[in-house]
Amino acid sequence: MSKPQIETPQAIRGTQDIFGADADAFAFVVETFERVRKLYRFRRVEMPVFEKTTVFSRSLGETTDVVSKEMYSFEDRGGESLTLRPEFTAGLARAYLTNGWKQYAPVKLATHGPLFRYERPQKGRYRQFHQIDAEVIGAAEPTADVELLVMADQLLKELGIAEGVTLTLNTLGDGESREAWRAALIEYFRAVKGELSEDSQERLEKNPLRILDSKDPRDKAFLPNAPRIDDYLSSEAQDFFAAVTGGLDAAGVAWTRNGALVRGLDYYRHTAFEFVTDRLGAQGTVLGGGRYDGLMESLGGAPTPAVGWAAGVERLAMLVSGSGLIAEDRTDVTVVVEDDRAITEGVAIAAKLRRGGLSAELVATGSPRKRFDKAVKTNTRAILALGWGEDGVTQRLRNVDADAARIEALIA
RNA sequence: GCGAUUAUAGCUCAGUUGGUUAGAGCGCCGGUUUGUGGUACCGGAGGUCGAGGGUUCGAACCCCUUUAAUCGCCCCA
Repeated sequence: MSKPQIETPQAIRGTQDIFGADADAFAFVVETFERVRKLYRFRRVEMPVFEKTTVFSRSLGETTDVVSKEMYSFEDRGGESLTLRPEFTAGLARAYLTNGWKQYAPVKLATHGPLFRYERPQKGRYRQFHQIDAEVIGAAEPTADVELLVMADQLLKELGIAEGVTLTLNTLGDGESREAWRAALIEYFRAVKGELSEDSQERLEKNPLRILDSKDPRDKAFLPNAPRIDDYLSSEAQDFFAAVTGGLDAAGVAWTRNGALVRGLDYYRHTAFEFVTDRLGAQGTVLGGGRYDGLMESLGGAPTPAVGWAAGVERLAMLVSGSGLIAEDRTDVTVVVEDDRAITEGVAIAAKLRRGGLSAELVATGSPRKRFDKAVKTNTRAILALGWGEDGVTQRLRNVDADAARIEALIA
């Protein structure tokens, strides 16, 4: 027997086929997000999965590795460069501008779905992954930051994964504060450049803030004495951050300050935050975001304050597994056809049960003698065994862990 | 882009310094036993040992290449 010489196509690297318990956990995360987001009156948005490349490249800054190497870009038939969305924020900002959503400002938006980044897969990182996302566009007040953070905190608690997860918080200040701090950091690290890691020597030119969260021990030695943002904050920026932390305290949300928490992109201002866990190896950030008051201008819009966060569904799902909150997926009634003469009756009864609102599974294949045992091994509340006697089909309801009367009524 | 580890049945894994026809458990299919039920036993199907090349009388095992996965680095919007 020669097999057909057809090669089965491989799945694309970094994509996943989510099934079984993983799919249940995934759905639980999304459903919980949808429920919580409604409590905070965030409005659901559906967004395109791809945009013109400029939507992302302009917002990210043309030069970064992120744009050149880590986006899924391609040309369409008209020669236009398109990109599979690597994040939600830029697309939402584009939609805000092109649809005139300013009329709803401040507008609270929530969405979720697949995102794409051309990265090397590792634990909790995929090329197609999924995020839940919440943004407040057109709100300059720190109360918006607080509302988002309180919502995130409630979400994690309702997912049952708040244990071991901490909210780390920082401020990048306003534009001037941020620039002054950045300049001070460059000056500080440049003085010791030769002693830094190779990576950080390069970061010094490209992304000096990132030296602060370097994992290299050579760099870590210089971190405790590095300039701190607090010394460069304008009084307005200080007030803003104080209002955010005060709001969190008022709402009973625990947080810790992390002065090394930074954002690589220039449009970030003020609040930056991450909920981190030590349970996911190198990918410890479970939910992250910040205020991006500078973004709209990079897309040609009027200055528009905005703040938001996003969280990876896969990472949340990994933590959720084992939290015991995912509803057990049991069949209400398993209909076992123990004699093939009863197959028609089995089909009819399964239909009645399902129309009556009970989930039903029909077991009518394989050795008739072994069908009952097969049904017993499944996760089911009741087994209805159909046999064949002198008067035709016989019914036996067994292993009932459900409302027997309701089942009897439905199949009568 | 870089590094480490890994790849044997549908799943989880054994497989001796390189030596006959590559195994187990679970699952699947069939049969027997039991008969108001979750039992036990018997049998069967299912593998170009990730792919390609090389060394050797002989390769799942050694070497090279390649693909993929896992974990980490870079990056992290």
